[in-house]
Amino acid sequence: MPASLQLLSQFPLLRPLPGEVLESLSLRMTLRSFARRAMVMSKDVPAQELGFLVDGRLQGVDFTVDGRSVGLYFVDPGDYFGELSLVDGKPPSEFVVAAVKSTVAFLDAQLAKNLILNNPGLAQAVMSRLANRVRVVMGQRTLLSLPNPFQRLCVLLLQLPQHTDADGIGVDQAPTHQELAIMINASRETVTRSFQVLFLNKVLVREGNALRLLQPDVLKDIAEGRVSPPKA
Amino acid sequence: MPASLQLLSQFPLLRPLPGEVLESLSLRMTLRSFARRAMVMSKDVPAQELGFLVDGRLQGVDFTVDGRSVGLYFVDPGDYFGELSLVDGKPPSEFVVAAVKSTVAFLDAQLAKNLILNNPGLAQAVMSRLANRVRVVMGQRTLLSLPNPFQRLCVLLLQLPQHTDADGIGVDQAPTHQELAIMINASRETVTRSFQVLFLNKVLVREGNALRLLQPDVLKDIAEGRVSPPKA
DNA sequence: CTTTCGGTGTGCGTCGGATCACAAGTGTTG
DNA sequence: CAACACTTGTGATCCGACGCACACCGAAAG
Repeated sequence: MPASLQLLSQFPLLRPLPGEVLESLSLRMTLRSFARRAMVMSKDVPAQELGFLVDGRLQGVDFTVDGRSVGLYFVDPGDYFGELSLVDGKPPSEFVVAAVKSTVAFLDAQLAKNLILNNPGLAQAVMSRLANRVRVVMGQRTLLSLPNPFQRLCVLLLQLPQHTDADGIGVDQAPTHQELAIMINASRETVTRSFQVLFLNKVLVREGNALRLLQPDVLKDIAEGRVSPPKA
Repeated sequence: MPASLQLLSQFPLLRPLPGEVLESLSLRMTLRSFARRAMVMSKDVPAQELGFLVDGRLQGVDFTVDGRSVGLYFVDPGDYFGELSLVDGKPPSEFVVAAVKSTVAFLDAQLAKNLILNNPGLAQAVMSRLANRVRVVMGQRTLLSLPNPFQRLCVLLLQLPQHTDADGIGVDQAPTHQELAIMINASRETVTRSFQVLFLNKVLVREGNALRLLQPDVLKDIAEGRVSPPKA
C-alpha cells in the first residue's frame, strides 16, 4: 500500500524535497508492519530497500559466533535505516529487528539512490549519517582494544546516551549487566563487580532502571588511563 | 603552489570531471611534501582540507592510552583521505602520517564539498568509500569482541590484504608480531605462541616477510568457532 | 497470594594470558 | 667486521577474569 503524503513529511531527510516529488514518492513507497521481535532486515538477504520508521522502535543487532546478540544502535520514528546497502549494494552489515510493534515505509533502493545523489541536500545528510556511523564504530573499536575490563566499562558508560540535568549526568534505560558485558567483551559477573566498586567509591548510583554519574571526571580519568582502576 | 592539470587526472575520483572544472581546481590546490614519519593530518587540528596522495605512502594511525600506535589503513598514490572531516566538519578520527617521503595535493574543504555534492558521480564515490569504511571498522569491532586471542588472530589473518595464486593464499608485507598483537588486543608473546601452533599444524608457513595460508579452511573454521583452537 | 523468571550480588577454584627475563636470529649502519 | 636495533622464540611466574554455584530481589504472570 502506498504511504500518505503527510506521512512522508514527518521524515527530516525528505522534508527539503518539493511537494510534487514527495507526492510521486508516496506512490512508490510501501508500508509494512512488524510484530515485536520480527526481523525487519536480514544480514543474509540483500534486501535492496531504504526503510523509514513510521512508528515503533527498531534495533540494529549482530550476533557473536556463539549466538549471543549484540545491540548496535536504535532506530526511532522519523529515522531511516539501510543506507549502507543502498550505497554499495552489498548485503547489510547487521540485522534490524523490531524492538516493539513497528510500522516501516520502504522505498526501492534504486529510486532512493537517484533521489539522494541528485539532491545535494540529501546527499549531504546521508554522508553525514555515514560519517557518524564510522565515528561511533571507531569508538567501539577503541573501547574494545583497552586491556582492562574495568576501564572498558568506564568508557562504555561515558559513551552511552546521556542527559545532563540538575545534579549530574543521567543514563536512562541502562542496559542490563549481561548486555553491557557483551559490549565490553567481559563476563556478566565482572560487570557486576566493577559496578560494586564504582558504587562503593560514589562514582555513580543506581536509580531504579537508570544510572546517575556522580563523578563523571573520575570516570573520564579511568577511561583515559590517567588513574588506575580502584581496587576496592 | 598550484597542482598541474595532468597531476589531477591521475586521481580516479576526479577523472569524471570535465576539463574546465579540473583546470579551475588545479589552481586552487596546493602541493606539499612530507618526510618519512611526518604528521600529515592530526586528530587534534580540525584541518579542513581534502588530501590527495600524489606520491609516496600514508598510513592512518591511532594511539592507545599507553601511547602505542595502531595501524588502521594505508593510503596509496591516487587515493584520497580526510573525507570524514570533510563531510561532518568534525576533527579527524585518526592521525595520518607519511610511511615514506610523500607528496600530497590539498583541496579546500568547502570547495571539495560543493564539488562532491553537486556531482552525483562524485557523491556516489565518496558515499561508497564511507560505506566501505563502516564495514571495515565493523569487521575490526567484531574481531575484538571474540573471547579467544587465538581466534582473534585467525580472523585477523583472514582479513589482511591477500593475494590468491598458484598454491594457496599469500599475505605480503605481514605486520610484525607486535603490530598484530595490538590489533587483536593481545600480548606479543601470545601472538608468537599462536603462530607456533599454526606452523606446527601446517595451517600456514612463513616465507621471509610474507605468509602463506596453506589451509585457509581451517583458519575459517577456527575463526567462526566451528572448531576449538588446537592446543598444540 | 504464590509461582515463575529475569536480573543482580558474591564466594571460590581454575586456568589462560600478561609480564618478565633472556637467548637467538636478522638485518641495518657505521 | 663489529655494533646495534629490531624481531622472534621460549620458559617461568603470577594474577585477574571466567565460569560455576547459589542466594536474593522485584516484577510480571498465573
